[in-house]
Amino acid sequence: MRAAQGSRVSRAIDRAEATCLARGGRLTAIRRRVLELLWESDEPVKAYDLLARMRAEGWSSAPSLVYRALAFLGEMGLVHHLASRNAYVGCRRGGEAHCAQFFVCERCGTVSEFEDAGLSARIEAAADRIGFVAAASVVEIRGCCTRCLADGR
Amino acid sequence: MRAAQGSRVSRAIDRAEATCLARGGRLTAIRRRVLELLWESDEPVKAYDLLARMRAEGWSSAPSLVYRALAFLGEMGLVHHLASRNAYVGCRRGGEAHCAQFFVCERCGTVSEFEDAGLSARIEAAADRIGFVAAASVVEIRGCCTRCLADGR
DNA sequence: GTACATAATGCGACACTATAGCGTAGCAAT
DNA sequence: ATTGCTACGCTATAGTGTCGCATTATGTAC
Repeated sequence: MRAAQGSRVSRAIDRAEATCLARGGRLTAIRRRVLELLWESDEPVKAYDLLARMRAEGWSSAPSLVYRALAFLGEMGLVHHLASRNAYVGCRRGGEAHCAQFFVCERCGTVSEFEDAGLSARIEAAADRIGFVAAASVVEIRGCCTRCLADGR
Repeated sequence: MRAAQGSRVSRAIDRAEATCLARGGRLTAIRRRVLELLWESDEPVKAYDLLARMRAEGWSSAPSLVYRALAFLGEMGLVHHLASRNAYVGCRRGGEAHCAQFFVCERCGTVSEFEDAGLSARIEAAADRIGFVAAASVVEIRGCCTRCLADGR
């Protein structure tokens, strides 16, 4: 799986580039690399970890390097911001507007993404009812995961 | 409404105290005051704003003063943490476990709480399905509120 | 190709948010 | 008295995110 990851990510990057162009944005080298790093990770990545990796690869070392890239990618719908952990996730579905949902274990920190169309629909409906326009909403459900429960942790 | 607030909050404090006792916690003076400040505010309050008010009232000025109180109140189910804004909200329903839901306008910052029992149920169901135990989950739906849309902001 | 406008980046300083660590005080049970 | 526990005071520091301004790249119109 690890071996196939390179080409999978690279195909995804092509789609991401198209998404950006369609929305009037440019997937520059920095932004592309940040997106790749997010996609290559199995779990949410923190901004300063991203920054450290970028720095190790020779990019500028200022925080705004990643924060600007993350802001852009967020607008393009390519990354989600997990506010409860101050971490960022590459979106599985490059560009399509959708409602991301995550279970966040407060004991071990594991984050699992899931998708419940009915849940998304209900959130959209609730927003509609009060005239609120939901943009890239991220539902973070905090609690305790199966493994931690089993371990009695 | 403003005039009635004092006694309303005071009755709520009595209930909160009972909730804490029932859960084996103590609603000390600091914790009580922090909770009151949250309840007295019409909108989410940031930790350092709370700290400033506490300091003005003569309490210790260390950040941990409020962070500890907030952590405790969170465990008791008396406050919610709005991670997307780094702000805290006094829970309308003192102590009852429930799933809080908020619309957060990214333009003007306004936060409106709402309650959709069906949404809560669906989240619980999704959690059950994967054996995840949701604890005091907070759903934050980011987007744009009616007023900002009307103003074209 | 040149000039211009715009977008993106480099960089430094700073503001804001949160936690760690350690010591002390009070209270209750042994 | 000793121990264990919880809450608190206090300092330092870690971690997270933003702003402003100069500079460089990129696209567009002439």
